[in-house]
Amino acid sequence: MLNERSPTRIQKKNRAAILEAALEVFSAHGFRGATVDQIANQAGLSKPNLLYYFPSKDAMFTALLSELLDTWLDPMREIDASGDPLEEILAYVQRKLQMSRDYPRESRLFANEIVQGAPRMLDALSTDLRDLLQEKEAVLQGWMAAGKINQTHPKHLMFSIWALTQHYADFDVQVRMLMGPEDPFDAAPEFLETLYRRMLTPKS
Amino acid sequence: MLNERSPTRIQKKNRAAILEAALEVFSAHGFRGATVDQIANQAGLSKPNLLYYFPSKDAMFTALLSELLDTWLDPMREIDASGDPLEEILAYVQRKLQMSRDYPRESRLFANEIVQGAPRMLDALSTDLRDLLQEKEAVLQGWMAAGKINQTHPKHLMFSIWALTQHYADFDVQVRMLMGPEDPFDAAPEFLETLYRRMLTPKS
DNA sequence: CGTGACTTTGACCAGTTGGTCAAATCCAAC
DNA sequence: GTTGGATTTGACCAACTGGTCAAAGTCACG
Repeated sequence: MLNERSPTRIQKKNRAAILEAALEVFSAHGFRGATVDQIANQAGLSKPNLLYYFPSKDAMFTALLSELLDTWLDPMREIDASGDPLEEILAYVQRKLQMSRDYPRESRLFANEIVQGAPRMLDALSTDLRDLLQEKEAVLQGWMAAGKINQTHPKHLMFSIWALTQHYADFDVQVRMLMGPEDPFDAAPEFLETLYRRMLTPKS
Repeated sequence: MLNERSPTRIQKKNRAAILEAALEVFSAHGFRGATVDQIANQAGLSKPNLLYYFPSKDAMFTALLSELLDTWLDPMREIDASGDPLEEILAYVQRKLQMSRDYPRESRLFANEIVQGAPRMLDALSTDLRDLLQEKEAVLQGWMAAGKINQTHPKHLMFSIWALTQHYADFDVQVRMLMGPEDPFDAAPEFLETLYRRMLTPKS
Protein backbone atom coordinates (compact mmCIF):
# COMPACT_ATOMS: atom_id res chain seq x y z
CA MET A 1 0.00 0.00 0.00
CA LEU A 2 0.95 3.58 -0.60
CA ASN A 3 1.83 5.54 2.48
CA GLU A 4 0.78 9.17 2.02
CA ARG A 5 2.03 10.46 5.35
CA SER A 6 5.74 10.63 4.64
CA PRO A 7 6.56 10.19 0.97
CA THR A 8 9.73 8.26 0.29
CA ARG A 9 12.40 9.38 -2.14
CA ILE A 10 10.97 7.02 -4.76
CA GLN A 11 7.41 8.22 -4.18
CA LYS A 12 8.43 11.83 -4.67
CA LYS A 13 10.32 11.09 -7.87
CA ASN A 14 7.66 8.90 -9.44
CA ARG A 15 4.75 11.10 -8.47
CA ALA A 16 6.46 14.04 -10.11
CA ALA A 17 7.31 12.02 -13.22
CA ILE A 18 3.74 10.85 -13.53
CA LEU A 19 2.25 14.32 -13.19
CA GLU A 20 4.71 15.69 -15.73
CA ALA A 21 3.78 12.88 -18.15
CA ALA A 22 0.08 13.38 -17.42
CA LEU A 23 0.40 17.08 -18.25
CA GLU A 24 2.09 16.23 -21.53
CA VAL A 25 -0.54 13.71 -22.58
CA PHE A 26 -3.71 15.27 -21.16
CA SER A 27 -2.89 18.67 -22.64
CA ALA A 28 -2.30 17.17 -26.06
CA HIS A 29 -5.32 14.87 -26.23
CA GLY A 30 -7.82 15.95 -23.60
CA PHE A 31 -9.01 13.74 -20.76
CA ARG A 32 -10.80 11.15 -22.80
CA GLY A 33 -8.31 11.20 -25.63
CA ALA A 34 -5.47 10.39 -23.24
CA THR A 35 -4.82 6.79 -22.26
CA VAL A 36 -3.22 5.52 -19.09
CA ASP A 37 -0.81 3.51 -21.21
CA GLN A 38 0.33 6.67 -22.99
CA ILE A 39 0.97 8.40 -19.69
CA ALA A 40 2.78 5.37 -18.31
CA ASN A 41 4.97 5.24 -21.39
CA GLN A 42 5.74 8.93 -21.21
CA ALA A 43 6.62 8.59 -17.54
CA GLY A 44 8.77 5.51 -18.15
CA LEU A 45 6.68 3.32 -15.84
CA SER A 46 4.36 0.37 -16.28
CA LYS A 47 0.63 0.90 -16.27
CA PRO A 48 -0.02 -1.02 -13.03
CA ASN A 49 2.75 0.99 -11.48
CA LEU A 50 1.00 4.24 -12.37
CA LEU A 51 -2.15 2.93 -10.76
CA TYR A 52 -0.14 2.17 -7.66
CA TYR A 53 0.53 5.88 -7.25
CA PHE A 54 -2.84 7.16 -8.43
CA PRO A 55 -5.94 5.02 -7.97
CA SER A 56 -7.42 6.00 -11.33
CA LYS A 57 -7.01 8.08 -14.47
CA ASP A 58 -9.52 10.48 -12.97
CA ALA A 59 -7.41 10.87 -9.82
CA MET A 60 -4.37 11.69 -11.93
CA PHE A 61 -6.26 14.39 -13.71
CA THR A 62 -7.69 15.84 -10.54
CA ALA A 63 -4.32 15.87 -8.82
CA LEU A 64 -2.78 17.58 -11.83
CA LEU A 65 -5.49 20.22 -11.90
CA SER A 66 -5.29 21.14 -8.26
CA GLU A 67 -1.51 21.39 -8.54
CA LEU A 68 -1.71 23.71 -11.53
CA LEU A 69 -4.65 25.96 -10.79
CA ASP A 70 -2.81 27.95 -8.16
CA THR A 71 0.15 28.68 -10.41
CA TRP A 72 -2.21 29.45 -13.23
CA LEU A 73 -3.95 32.16 -11.26
CA ASP A 74 -0.78 33.71 -9.85
CA PRO A 75 -0.43 36.44 -12.49
CA MET A 76 -3.87 37.74 -11.57
CA ARG A 77 -3.12 37.64 -7.85
CA GLU A 78 -0.15 39.91 -8.39
CA ILE A 79 -2.30 42.78 -9.63
CA ASP A 80 -1.60 45.43 -7.01
CA ALA A 81 -4.48 47.72 -6.08
CA SER A 82 -2.01 50.32 -4.82
CA GLY A 83 0.13 50.37 -7.96
CA ASP A 84 -0.26 52.57 -11.01
CA PRO A 85 -3.52 51.37 -12.63
CA LEU A 86 -2.54 51.34 -16.28
CA GLU A 87 0.90 49.91 -15.61
CA GLU A 88 -0.55 47.22 -13.33
CA ILE A 89 -2.91 46.06 -16.05
CA LEU A 90 -0.27 46.18 -18.75
CA ALA A 91 2.09 44.20 -16.53
CA TYR A 92 -0.65 41.64 -15.89
CA VAL A 93 -1.17 41.23 -19.64
CA GLN A 94 2.55 40.64 -20.10
CA ARG A 95 2.65 38.11 -17.26
CA LYS A 96 -0.26 36.22 -18.77
CA LEU A 97 1.37 36.29 -22.19
CA GLN A 98 4.58 34.99 -20.67
CA MET A 99 2.61 32.14 -19.12
CA SER A 100 1.31 31.22 -22.58
CA ARG A 101 4.82 31.19 -23.90
CA ASP A 102 6.40 29.31 -21.02
CA TYR A 103 3.54 26.98 -20.07
CA PRO A 104 1.50 26.29 -23.19
CA ARG A 105 0.64 22.77 -22.05
CA GLU A 106 -1.00 24.08 -18.92
CA SER A 107 -3.01 26.53 -20.99
CA ARG A 108 -4.16 23.83 -23.38
CA LEU A 109 -5.05 21.54 -20.51
CA PHE A 110 -7.47 24.13 -19.18
CA ALA A 111 -8.69 25.03 -22.66
CA ASN A 112 -9.44 21.42 -23.49
CA GLU A 113 -11.48 20.99 -20.36
CA ILE A 114 -13.40 24.24 -20.55
CA VAL A 115 -14.28 23.89 -24.22
CA GLN A 116 -15.86 20.56 -23.37
CA GLY A 117 -17.89 22.05 -20.56
CA ALA A 118 -15.32 21.68 -17.78
CA PRO A 119 -17.00 18.55 -16.36
CA ARG A 120 -14.10 17.87 -13.99
CA MET A 121 -13.08 21.42 -13.30
CA LEU A 122 -16.12 23.55 -12.74
CA ASP A 123 -16.02 23.11 -8.98
CA ALA A 124 -12.48 24.38 -8.64
CA LEU A 125 -13.09 27.24 -11.02
CA SER A 126 -16.32 28.32 -9.42
CA THR A 127 -14.57 28.87 -6.10
CA ASP A 128 -10.94 29.91 -6.64
CA LEU A 129 -11.36 31.73 -9.93
CA ARG A 130 -14.69 33.29 -9.05
CA ASP A 131 -13.42 34.74 -5.78
CA LEU A 132 -10.23 36.04 -7.30
CA LEU A 133 -12.05 37.66 -10.20
CA GLN A 134 -14.50 39.33 -7.86
CA GLU A 135 -11.64 40.81 -5.87
CA LYS A 136 -9.81 42.17 -8.90
CA GLU A 137 -13.04 43.38 -10.46
CA ALA A 138 -13.49 45.63 -7.46
CA VAL A 139 -9.97 46.95 -7.92
CA LEU A 140 -10.66 47.74 -11.57
CA GLN A 141 -13.89 49.45 -10.69
CA GLY A 142 -12.07 51.59 -8.16
CA TRP A 143 -9.56 52.66 -10.77
CA MET A 144 -12.30 53.50 -13.22
CA ALA A 145 -14.30 55.47 -10.67
CA ALA A 146 -11.15 57.45 -9.86
CA GLY A 147 -10.67 58.23 -13.55
CA LYS A 148 -7.30 56.46 -13.63
CA ILE A 149 -8.35 54.29 -16.57
CA ASN A 150 -11.19 54.51 -19.06
CA GLN A 151 -14.63 53.34 -18.00
CA THR A 152 -15.45 49.87 -19.33
CA HIS A 153 -16.98 46.55 -18.33
CA PRO A 154 -14.42 45.07 -15.88
CA LYS A 155 -15.44 41.43 -16.37
CA HIS A 156 -15.25 41.71 -20.14
CA LEU A 157 -11.90 43.45 -19.77
CA MET A 158 -10.57 40.46 -17.86
CA PHE A 159 -12.10 38.00 -20.33
CA SER A 160 -10.42 39.87 -23.15
CA ILE A 161 -7.02 39.59 -21.48
CA TRP A 162 -7.48 35.85 -20.97
CA ALA A 163 -8.73 35.34 -24.51
CA LEU A 164 -5.94 37.31 -26.14
CA THR A 165 -3.06 35.90 -24.16
CA GLN A 166 -4.16 32.27 -23.99
CA HIS A 167 -4.96 32.29 -27.70
CA TYR A 168 -1.23 32.17 -28.43
CA ALA A 169 -0.88 28.94 -26.46
CA ASP A 170 -4.22 27.27 -27.19
CA PHE A 171 -4.28 27.99 -30.93
CA ASP A 172 -0.53 27.71 -31.27
CA VAL A 173 -0.61 25.45 -34.35
CA GLN A 174 -2.98 27.77 -36.17
CA VAL A 175 -1.07 30.91 -35.24
CA ARG A 176 2.25 29.42 -36.28
CA MET A 177 0.82 28.00 -39.48
CA LEU A 178 -0.36 31.46 -40.44
CA MET A 179 2.76 33.30 -39.33
CA GLY A 180 5.27 31.06 -41.06
CA PRO A 181 8.79 31.26 -39.70
CA GLU A 182 8.14 34.37 -37.60
CA ASP A 183 7.73 33.73 -33.87
CA PRO A 184 4.30 34.91 -32.69
CA PHE A 185 5.78 35.89 -29.36
CA ASP A 186 8.08 38.42 -30.99
CA ALA A 187 5.36 40.91 -31.87
CA ALA A 188 2.62 39.86 -29.45
CA PRO A 189 3.89 41.76 -26.38
CA GLU A 190 4.04 45.06 -28.21
CA PHE A 191 0.72 44.47 -29.94
CA LEU A 192 -1.06 43.76 -26.68
CA GLU A 193 0.59 46.65 -24.88
CA THR A 194 -0.52 49.05 -27.59
CA LEU A 195 -4.02 47.60 -27.62
CA TYR A 196 -4.61 47.99 -23.91
CA ARG A 197 -2.81 51.30 -23.66
CA ARG A 198 -5.11 52.78 -26.29
CA MET A 199 -8.11 51.09 -24.74
CA LEU A 200 -7.51 52.21 -21.19
CA THR A 201 -5.55 55.48 -21.22
CA PRO A 202 -8.02 58.11 -19.97
CA LYS A 203 -9.05 60.67 -22.57
CA SER A 204 -8.26 63.54 -20.17
CA MET B 1 -25.07 0.21 -51.58
CA LEU B 2 -25.22 3.94 -51.24
CA ASN B 3 -25.79 5.79 -54.48
CA GLU B 4 -24.06 9.16 -54.32
CA ARG B 5 -25.15 10.44 -57.74
CA SER B 6 -28.77 11.32 -56.98
CA PRO B 7 -29.56 11.26 -53.27
CA THR B 8 -32.99 9.96 -52.42
CA ARG B 9 -35.37 11.70 -50.04
CA ILE B 10 -34.31 9.34 -47.26
CA GLN B 11 -30.62 9.85 -47.99
CA LYS B 12 -30.96 13.61 -47.77
CA LYS B 13 -32.88 13.47 -44.50
CA ASN B 14 -30.60 10.97 -42.80
CA ARG B 15 -27.39 12.54 -43.97
CA ALA B 16 -28.52 15.85 -42.56
CA ALA B 17 -29.65 14.26 -39.29
CA ILE B 18 -26.31 12.50 -38.92
CA LEU B 19 -24.25 15.63 -39.56
CA GLU B 20 -26.38 17.61 -37.10
CA ALA B 21 -25.91 14.88 -34.49
CA ALA B 22 -22.20 14.66 -35.27
CA LEU B 23 -21.83 18.40 -34.74
CA GLU B 24 -23.58 18.13 -31.40
CA VAL B 25 -21.42 15.26 -30.17
CA PHE B 26 -18.05 16.13 -31.73
CA SER B 27 -18.25 19.72 -30.52
CA ALA B 28 -19.01 18.61 -26.98
CA HIS B 29 -16.43 15.84 -26.65
CA GLY B 30 -13.85 16.26 -29.40
CA PHE B 31 -13.11 13.66 -32.04
CA ARG B 32 -11.76 10.97 -29.80
CA GLY B 33 -14.17 11.67 -27.00
CA ALA B 34 -17.13 11.19 -29.29
CA THR B 35 -18.42 7.68 -29.98
CA VAL B 36 -20.28 6.48 -33.03
CA ASP B 37 -22.98 5.10 -30.72
CA GLN B 38 -23.50 8.54 -29.19
CA ILE B 39 -23.90 10.10 -32.61
CA ALA B 40 -26.25 7.33 -33.73
CA ASN B 41 -28.36 7.84 -30.64
CA GLN B 42 -28.46 11.58 -31.10
CA ALA B 43 -29.48 11.12 -34.72
CA GLY B 44 -32.11 8.51 -33.86
CA LEU B 45 -30.49 5.83 -35.99
CA SER B 46 -28.72 2.55 -35.32
CA LYS B 47 -24.95 2.39 -35.42
CA PRO B 48 -24.74 0.15 -38.51
CA ASN B 49 -27.16 2.49 -40.20
CA LEU B 50 -24.83 5.44 -39.57
CA LEU B 51 -22.01 3.47 -41.10
CA TYR B 52 -24.19 2.85 -44.12
CA TYR B 53 -24.21 6.58 -44.81
CA PHE B 54 -20.63 7.33 -43.76
CA PRO B 55 -17.97 4.65 -44.09
CA SER B 56 -16.28 5.61 -40.83
CA LYS B 57 -16.22 7.97 -37.88
CA ASP B 58 -13.38 9.75 -39.57
CA ALA B 59 -15.44 10.27 -42.73
CA MET B 60 -18.25 11.79 -40.65
CA PHE B 61 -15.86 14.24 -39.10
CA THR B 62 -14.26 15.16 -42.40
CA ALA B 63 -17.62 15.66 -44.09
CA LEU B 64 -18.75 17.85 -41.22
CA LEU B 65 -15.61 19.95 -41.37
CA SER B 66 -15.70 20.62 -45.08
CA GLU B 67 -19.36 21.57 -44.77
CA LEU B 68 -18.69 24.03 -41.97
CA LEU B 69 -15.40 25.64 -42.88
CA ASP B 70 -16.88 27.75 -45.67
CA THR B 71 -19.63 29.15 -43.47
CA TRP B 72 -17.13 29.70 -40.72
CA LEU B 73 -14.95 31.89 -42.88
CA ASP B 74 -17.80 33.88 -44.43
CA PRO B 75 -17.62 36.82 -42.00
CA MET B 76 -14.03 37.40 -42.99
CA ARG B 77 -14.81 37.16 -46.71
CA GLU B 78 -17.33 39.96 -46.35
CA ILE B 79 -14.67 42.48 -45.33
CA ASP B 80 -14.92 45.01 -48.16
CA ALA B 81 -11.71 46.67 -49.25
CA SER B 82 -13.68 49.56 -50.72
CA GLY B 83 -15.74 50.22 -47.61
CA ASP B 84 -14.95 52.57 -44.73
CA PRO B 85 -11.94 50.94 -43.01
CA LEU B 86 -12.87 51.37 -39.36
CA GLU B 87 -16.52 50.51 -39.95
CA GLU B 88 -15.58 47.45 -42.00
CA ILE B 89 -13.45 46.10 -39.19
CA LEU B 90 -16.01 46.90 -36.51
CA ALA B 91 -18.70 45.19 -38.60
CA TYR B 92 -16.47 42.16 -39.02
CA VAL B 93 -16.00 41.95 -35.26
CA GLN B 94 -19.75 42.06 -34.76
CA ARG B 95 -20.35 39.38 -37.39
CA LYS B 96 -17.79 37.13 -35.73
CA LEU B 97 -19.36 37.75 -32.35
CA GLN B 98 -22.76 36.92 -33.77
CA MET B 99 -21.33 33.65 -35.08
CA SER B 100 -20.19 32.79 -31.57
CA ARG B 101 -23.64 33.50 -30.26
CA ASP B 102 -25.55 31.68 -32.99
CA TYR B 103 -23.16 28.82 -33.75
CA PRO B 104 -21.24 28.04 -30.57
CA ARG B 105 -21.02 24.34 -31.42
CA GLU B 106 -19.21 25.10 -34.63
CA SER B 107 -16.78 27.31 -32.76
CA ARG B 108 -16.12 24.64 -30.16
CA LEU B 109 -15.67 22.00 -32.86
CA PHE B 110 -12.83 24.01 -34.35
CA ALA B 111 -11.45 24.94 -30.96
CA ASN B 112 -11.35 21.33 -29.84
CA GLU B 113 -9.43 20.30 -32.92
CA ILE B 114 -6.97 23.17 -32.97
CA VAL B 115 -6.13 22.94 -29.27
CA GLN B 116 -5.16 19.33 -29.86
CA GLY B 117 -2.94 20.22 -32.78
CA ALA B 118 -5.57 20.08 -35.53
CA PRO B 119 -4.47 16.63 -36.72
CA ARG B 120 -7.47 16.29 -39.02
CA MET B 121 -7.85 19.91 -39.99
CA LEU B 122 -4.48 21.40 -40.69
CA ASP B 123 -4.70 20.72 -44.42
CA ALA B 124 -7.96 22.56 -44.86
CA LEU B 125 -6.82 25.45 -42.68
CA SER B 126 -3.47 25.81 -44.36
CA THR B 127 -5.12 26.41 -47.73
CA ASP B 128 -8.50 28.10 -47.30
CA LEU B 129 -7.72 30.07 -44.14
CA ARG B 130 -4.17 30.93 -45.12
CA ASP B 131 -5.22 32.32 -48.50
CA LEU B 132 -8.11 34.29 -47.09
CA LEU B 133 -5.99 35.76 -44.32
CA GLN B 134 -3.30 36.79 -46.77
CA GLU B 135 -5.88 38.60 -48.88
CA LYS B 136 -7.41 40.49 -45.97
CA GLU B 137 -4.02 41.22 -44.48
CA ALA B 138 -3.19 43.13 -47.66
CA VAL B 139 -6.41 45.08 -47.32
CA LEU B 140 -5.57 46.02 -43.74
CA GLN B 141 -2.08 47.04 -44.72
CA GLY B 142 -3.52 49.28 -47.43
CA TRP B 143 -5.78 50.96 -44.91
CA MET B 144 -2.90 51.49 -42.51
CA ALA B 145 -0.61 52.87 -45.20
CA ALA B 146 -3.37 55.31 -46.18
CA GLY B 147 -3.67 56.44 -42.57
CA LYS B 148 -7.30 55.31 -42.37
CA ILE B 149 -6.62 53.24 -39.26
CA ASN B 150 -3.78 53.16 -36.79
CA GLN B 151 -0.63 51.31 -37.73
CA THR B 152 -0.43 47.87 -36.13
CA HIS B 153 0.50 44.27 -36.86
CA PRO B 154 -2.29 43.08 -39.20
CA LYS B 155 -1.94 39.37 -38.42
CA HIS B 156 -2.05 39.95 -34.70
CA LEU B 157 -5.03 42.23 -35.22
CA MET B 158 -6.90 39.39 -36.90
CA PHE B 159 -5.79 36.90 -34.24
CA SER B 160 -7.10 39.26 -31.58
CA ILE B 161 -10.51 39.44 -33.25
CA TRP B 162 -10.72 35.68 -33.47
CA ALA B 163 -9.57 35.19 -29.90
CA LEU B 164 -11.94 37.76 -28.43
CA THR B 165 -15.05 36.73 -30.32
CA GLN B 166 -14.59 32.97 -30.20
CA HIS B 167 -13.78 33.14 -26.50
CA TYR B 168 -17.46 33.73 -25.80
CA ALA B 169 -18.39 30.47 -27.52
CA ASP B 170 -15.42 28.30 -26.63
CA PHE B 171 -15.20 29.28 -22.97
CA ASP B 172 -18.95 29.70 -22.62
CA VAL B 173 -19.25 27.72 -19.39
CA GLN B 174 -16.49 29.70 -17.73
CA VAL B 175 -17.81 33.04 -18.91
CA ARG B 176 -21.34 32.26 -17.78
CA MET B 177 -20.17 30.87 -14.48
CA LEU B 178 -18.38 34.12 -13.77
CA MET B 179 -21.14 36.40 -15.04
CA GLY B 180 -23.98 34.78 -13.16
CA PRO B 181 -27.42 35.48 -14.55
CA GLU B 182 -26.24 38.24 -16.88
CA ASP B 183 -25.99 37.25 -20.55
CA PRO B 184 -22.41 37.72 -21.78
CA PHE B 185 -23.71 38.70 -25.20
CA ASP B 186 -25.51 41.72 -23.78
CA ALA B 187 -22.39 43.73 -23.07
CA ALA B 188 -19.89 42.04 -25.39
CA PRO B 189 -20.84 43.89 -28.60
CA GLU B 190 -20.37 47.29 -27.02
CA PHE B 191 -17.20 46.26 -25.25
CA LEU B 192 -15.60 44.99 -28.43
CA GLU B 193 -16.72 47.98 -30.45
CA THR B 194 -15.19 50.35 -27.93
CA LEU B 195 -12.01 48.30 -27.76
CA TYR B 196 -11.38 48.29 -31.49
CA ARG B 197 -12.56 51.84 -32.00
CA ARG B 198 -10.01 53.10 -29.47
CA MET B 199 -7.37 50.78 -30.87
CA LEU B 200 -7.79 51.73 -34.50
CA THR B 201 -9.11 55.27 -34.73
CA PRO B 202 -6.23 57.32 -36.15
CA LYS B 203 -4.70 59.80 -33.76
CA SER B 204 -4.91 62.63 -36.32
C1' DC C 1 -49.16 -6.42 -57.21
C1' DG C 2 -44.21 -7.65 -57.98
C1' DT C 3 -39.59 -6.72 -58.39
C1' DG C 4 -35.18 -4.85 -57.79
C1' DA C 5 -32.79 -1.42 -55.53
C1' DC C 6 -32.52 1.05 -51.24
C1' DT C 7 -32.51 0.95 -46.19
C1' DT C 8 -32.24 -1.05 -41.61
C1' DT C 9 -30.67 -4.05 -38.06
C1' DG C 10 -29.21 -7.93 -34.71
C1' DA C 11 -25.41 -10.49 -33.99
C1' DC C 12 -20.88 -10.48 -34.09
C1' DC C 13 -15.67 -9.42 -34.07
C1' DA C 14 -11.07 -7.82 -33.00
C1' DG C 15 -8.62 -4.24 -30.79
C1' DT C 16 -8.39 -0.99 -27.05
C1' DT C 17 -9.05 0.72 -22.49
C1' DG C 18 -9.28 1.40 -17.43
C1' DG C 19 -8.43 -1.26 -13.81
C1' DT C 20 -7.23 -5.68 -10.66
C1' DC C 21 -4.32 -9.00 -8.39
C1' DA C 22 -1.11 -12.17 -6.69
C1' DA C 23 3.46 -12.90 -6.99
C1' DA C 24 7.98 -11.18 -7.43
C1' DT C 25 11.48 -7.77 -6.48
C1' DC C 26 13.60 -3.96 -4.19
C1' DC C 27 15.05 -1.12 -0.39
C1' DA C 28 16.06 0.77 4.11
C1' DA C 29 16.86 0.06 8.81
C1' DC C 30 18.07 -2.85 12.26
C1' DG D 1 22.08 -10.21 5.96
C1' DT D 2 17.44 -10.44 7.52
C1' DT D 3 13.16 -8.71 7.62
C1' DG D 4 9.04 -6.15 6.71
C1' DG D 5 7.20 -2.73 4.21
C1' DA D 6 7.50 -0.35 -0.34
C1' DT D 7 7.60 -0.96 -5.20
C1' DT D 8 7.03 -3.27 -9.61
C1' DT D 9 5.04 -6.22 -12.97
C1' DG D 10 2.96 -10.02 -16.06
C1' DA D 11 -1.23 -11.93 -16.66
C1' DC D 12 -5.71 -11.08 -16.71
C1' DC D 13 -10.64 -9.14 -17.03
C1' DA D 14 -14.92 -6.81 -18.24
C1' DA D 15 -16.58 -2.97 -20.67
C1' DC D 16 -16.35 -0.30 -24.61
C1' DT D 17 -15.18 0.93 -29.36
C1' DG D 18 -15.15 1.19 -34.42
C1' DG D 19 -16.51 -1.53 -37.83
C1' DT D 20 -18.56 -5.89 -40.60
C1' DC D 21 -22.06 -8.79 -42.54
C1' DA D 22 -25.81 -11.46 -43.93
C1' DA D 23 -30.46 -11.31 -43.58
C1' DA D 24 -34.63 -8.88 -43.14
C1' DG D 25 -37.57 -5.08 -44.18
C1' DT D 26 -39.08 -1.09 -47.01
C1' DC D 27 -39.73 1.80 -50.89
C1' DA D 28 -40.48 3.49 -55.66
C1' DC D 29 -42.14 2.32 -59.89
C1' DG D 30 -43.64 -0.21 -63.88
